[in-house]
Amino acid sequence: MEIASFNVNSVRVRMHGLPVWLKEAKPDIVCLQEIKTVDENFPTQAFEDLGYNVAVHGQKSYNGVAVLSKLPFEEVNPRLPLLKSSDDADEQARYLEVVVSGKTGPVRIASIYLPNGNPAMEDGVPSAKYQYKLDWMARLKSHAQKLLTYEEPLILAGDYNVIPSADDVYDASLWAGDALFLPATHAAYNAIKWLGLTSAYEQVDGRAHQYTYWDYQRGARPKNHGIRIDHLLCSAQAIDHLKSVRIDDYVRDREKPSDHVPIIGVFDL
DNA sequence: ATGGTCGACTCTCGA
Repeated sequence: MEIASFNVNSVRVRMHGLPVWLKEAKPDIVCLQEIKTVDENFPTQAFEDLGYNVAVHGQKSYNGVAVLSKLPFEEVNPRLPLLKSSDDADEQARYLEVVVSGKTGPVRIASIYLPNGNPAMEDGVPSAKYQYKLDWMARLKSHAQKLLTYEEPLILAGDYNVIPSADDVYDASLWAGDALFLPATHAAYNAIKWLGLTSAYEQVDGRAHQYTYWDYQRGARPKNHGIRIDHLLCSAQAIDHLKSVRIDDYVRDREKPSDHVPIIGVFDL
């Protein structure tokens, strides 16, 4: 089973390049982020014509996640649970979890669009946006902890808006105060991983440093000023069946590209 | 020479 994560930065603008890549790469599951549309305007039919089942959790203008799957969905669960019922309802569409049946049983996969959080500071204190990011990461940790008790293959795939280490950015010194690279961001990310999740890309030995995102501005792509922020976090039952992982960065040089590129994990599941 | 991005939607924000 090949499982991909791809932040498309508006699904409707990507409807020339995205189907081309799907036909080339033929992933079984694709977790999309930043679809930037409500469910009713998602191009469901176009993906069904390519052989995919479609699950969408959309939002007007911003955010929005979806999952395309060649296998039928056994479960579709939008939204990350709130930590306390007293918390305000979360209107931001950033989480969509599905279950499909693999060769040896259920495989649980989530499409995640973790908040960016910039600007991190405002008037010398953490901004509301950065606090929302940290709170959201706490919610993700709590939910992941619950999902791990199922002892199933679990892949939390998405745009984490986290640069895990200085090796994952072209110049770490320029990112020191950024919400994607702050110590509190790393702490929250590591707390999720330490529950028992392994990043598929980091599991593979001998990999070259590769990025998954290049800004549209300042010639970032030709200068290779990228960052690695799209990740596949895997339970033991998933990582034990990981065969390979790759980043299809060539799509960044095509017409009308997203600023992100797909990351794909190949699992014997 | 001194600007150089994109997308959704409104005339500005978010990334």
